[in-house]
Amino acid sequence: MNILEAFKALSNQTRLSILQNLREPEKHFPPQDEGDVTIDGVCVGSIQEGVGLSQSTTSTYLASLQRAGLVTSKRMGGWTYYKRNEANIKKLIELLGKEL
Amino acid sequence: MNILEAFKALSNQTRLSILQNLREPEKHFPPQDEGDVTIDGVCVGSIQEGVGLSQSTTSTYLASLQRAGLVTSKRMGGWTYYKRNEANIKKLIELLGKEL
DNA sequence: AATGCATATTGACATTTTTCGATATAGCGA
DNA sequence: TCGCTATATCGAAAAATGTCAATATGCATT
Repeated sequence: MNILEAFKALSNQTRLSILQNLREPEKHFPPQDEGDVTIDGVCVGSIQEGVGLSQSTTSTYLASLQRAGLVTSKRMGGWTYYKRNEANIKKLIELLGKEL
Repeated sequence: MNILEAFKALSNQTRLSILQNLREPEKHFPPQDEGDVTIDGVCVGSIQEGVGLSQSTTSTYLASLQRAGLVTSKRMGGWTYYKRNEANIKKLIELLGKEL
C-alpha cells in the first residue's frame, strides 16, 4: 500500500463514493443474474448507473482504484466484477495511524 | 473534518511530506530564534527550505493543509508558525475507519 | 515615515486530471 | 462465423492543479 497513490485515487468525489458504496453492495446496487454483489463484486454497468458518468470514465476510475490496491476485479464471462480489497484498506488505515 | 477535502490536500507528495515532517519538527527543521518548533510550530521559511519549492507555492500549500483542517497557524510578529492539528488528524483517522 | 523582512496574494503558464465519444477486445449465443 | 453485449482503451477538449516571479501586506526597527 502506497499512501500517496491511495490519496490520489480517493481525492475525487466519484471514486471515493464508489469505494464507500461498495461497503454495502446490496444496499447500493441491484442484484445480478450472475455473480452475487457481496461475494463476487459489482459489475461495471451497475456501478456506472450509480455514478452517472460515462462507461469509459467509470471503467477508468475503477482501474485507478485497483491500481491503488483499494479494489479487486474478477472477470466472469463478459462481466467484470469489482469489490473492495478489505485487507489492503485495513492496512492503509493502520499505516495512516502510524505514518500520517 | 471532510474526508474528501483531506484526501485532496494529501494527494500531493509535497503536502503529504510537510504533514509527515511536522510529526517530529525538531528532527526535520532547524531551531528558531523566536518560537519553539514543537510548541509553537514551524515558520514558513523553514518549511520552504525542506520542500525546495518557491515561497509562494509553499505558502499556498500550507494554506491548503489548513483549509483541510490538518494544520493550524499562529502569527507571531512577522512570522507564521504552522503545526499539525493532532485532534483533527485523529478524528480523520477514526472517520476513515468507520466510513472509508 | 521609511526601510527591511517574512508571509500572503495575484497573474500567468505548464502539466495533470476529468470526462467524453469512438473504437478495440473478448466472450456468448444464434 | 456473425452479431450482440460488457468492458477496456484511445484520442481529444475542458477544467483543475502545480508552480513560479512579481507584487502586496503587515510588523518591527530605524
